[in-house]
Amino acid sequence: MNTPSFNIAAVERDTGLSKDVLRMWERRYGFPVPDRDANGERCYPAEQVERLRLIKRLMDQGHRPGKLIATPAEELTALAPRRSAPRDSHDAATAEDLGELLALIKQHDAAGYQQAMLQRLARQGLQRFVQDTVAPLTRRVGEAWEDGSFEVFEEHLFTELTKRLLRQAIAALPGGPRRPRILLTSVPEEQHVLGLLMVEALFALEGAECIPLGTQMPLLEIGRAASAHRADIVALSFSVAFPQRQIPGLLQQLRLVLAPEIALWAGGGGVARVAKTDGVHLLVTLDDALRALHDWHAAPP
Amino acid sequence: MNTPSFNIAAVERDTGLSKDVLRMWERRYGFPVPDRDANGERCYPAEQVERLRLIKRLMDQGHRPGKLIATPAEELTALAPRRSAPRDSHDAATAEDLGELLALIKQHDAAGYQQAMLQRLARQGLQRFVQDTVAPLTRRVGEAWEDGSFEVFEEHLFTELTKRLLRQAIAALPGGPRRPRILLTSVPEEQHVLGLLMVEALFALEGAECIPLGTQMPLLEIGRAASAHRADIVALSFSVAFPQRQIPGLLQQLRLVLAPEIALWAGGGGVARVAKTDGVHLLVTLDDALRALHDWHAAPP
DNA sequence: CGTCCTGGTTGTCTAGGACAAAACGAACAA
DNA sequence: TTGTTCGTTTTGTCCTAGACAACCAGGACG
Repeated sequence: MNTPSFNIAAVERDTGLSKDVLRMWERRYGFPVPDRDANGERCYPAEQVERLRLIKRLMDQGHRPGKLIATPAEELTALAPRRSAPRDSHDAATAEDLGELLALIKQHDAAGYQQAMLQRLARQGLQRFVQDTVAPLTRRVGEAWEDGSFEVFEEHLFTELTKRLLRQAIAALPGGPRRPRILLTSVPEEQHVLGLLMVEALFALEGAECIPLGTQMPLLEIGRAASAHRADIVALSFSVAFPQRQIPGLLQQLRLVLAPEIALWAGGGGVARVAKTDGVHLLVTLDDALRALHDWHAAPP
Repeated sequence: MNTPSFNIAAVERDTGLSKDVLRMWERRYGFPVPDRDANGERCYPAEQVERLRLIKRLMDQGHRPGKLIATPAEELTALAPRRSAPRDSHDAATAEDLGELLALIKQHDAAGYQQAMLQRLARQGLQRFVQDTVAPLTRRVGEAWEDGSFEVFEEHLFTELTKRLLRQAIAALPGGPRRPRILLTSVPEEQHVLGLLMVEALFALEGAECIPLGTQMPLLEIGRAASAHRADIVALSFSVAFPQRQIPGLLQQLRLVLAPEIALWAGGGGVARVAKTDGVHLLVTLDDALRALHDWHAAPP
């Protein structure tokens, strides 16, 4: 395999670093320094792309680009993330269980993983399965990805298989008209769907009517969809990976677009550090979400 | 609701037009002309965003931006797409059936749609269900979206519900080790998953081992995943909406990244007009895909 | 120990110029 | 009539380089 070279658009695709950022780093830090083709356009060799991917991963963990770029390659790969230890024996016990599930993914044993998960689902019931298995497992996979022990494609495989399990479980729940009507979706650029599926499962168990619209709805469309579906609540999910800086603005804008009688709930790891906003409920954990739904049932508007 | 205004990043998110394009149109055609905030940055009023969305929709149908922008608003909304009529009586008959399904989505009747689809699945069996119901229905929804009779959120609802049905059906198929091992995914920026699910269903029925990795895998990751899973074939899906110009380059690059003994199949509406590329099988229709799999079974490498 | 400030860091925006690839349309040939 | 070739126009993406606001870290201070 000849070492292929990537133009700036390809690097943006593969690393998630915008063209603007790539050019700015080159100007400021002197890395990356791509070759130029006959037309004067940037051609990034594969090893620079590789280094950029590594840097991006470390940035998502909280490191700062200036330092990372100044760090020699060997040190970079050694930069292990500080991982919080399990807090109590219960966590430790489940951590071991989860480790087995992670190992199955790591071995690319799709069938084995599915079977193990189905067993857990049968044993725990859907609510505990979501809260005690899927949620911590997702967190563990995120951590594993961050510290490099999971490849991107392994994370994708996990996500895909887990999505299927949750959807199957949700499909098995009884239907019929129920309250409140909750529209579940995410904003453009936010494509993580596991969080949405987890709350959907919990909400559906609690008697809510969930309208799953998938991910990445333009804000104006969310407004229209909420009216068309006569939703009582619009629930958005933000993953930890979502650029935090954008969230308050998005929520405010959506609040303006949305009819005032429709509640706006925002959840997921991404909102943990977001300041309270008027007219928006922030639900950091699944427990918060359940509590909010109970409150709604106790006192519907 | 005060008319909110959008910065250029928000408009890019909501319309799918890149910042570069938005600025270029302003320079060249004098539209859109956003206000400026205190900092000199563009603030697009909602009605301009609305018009841009309309223009984008018409562009995706093949119209050219220069003409569209010069056209007054009333004419724009009247621009109905030329739709090809059903070709024969069989098509006409199923067209009527499909119309009922579309109507259910249009009424936002998720439960009704799911039930109707499950009935069809039971009656037709999975293969015919995919080929005679899901595939044409997907095309019809795409057309409806293009000519404006479907909102974005209605298309999302359709996609979400149909995804669930297909995944359920696939999950019900027997497991076990099978050949060939086919890795199913799509390149970054390509997030349409229905095509992948359709071929997954067909391939699984034919005894292939499908490894679904979801959408949007970076090219380098696809290469690694293929090795890790010892895949015989990597199958990519390109929707009609995917920028055609990028496809040949992507396929060539992926071909370089991929070990030569691994076959590369590219399918979906997006490859219909793509020129043949060395080392890549182009599968425009689901029939093409099935035929390719039969050929593989007849003469495995 | 917490809080405020301050300066360095970082991403995103702005402007206009350049160019290649695609689409169009006209002229021509079969 | 249909198909092909060849300019011309259209259109998107890339380029440079400058500006600035938001964010973060770390020190000074209460």
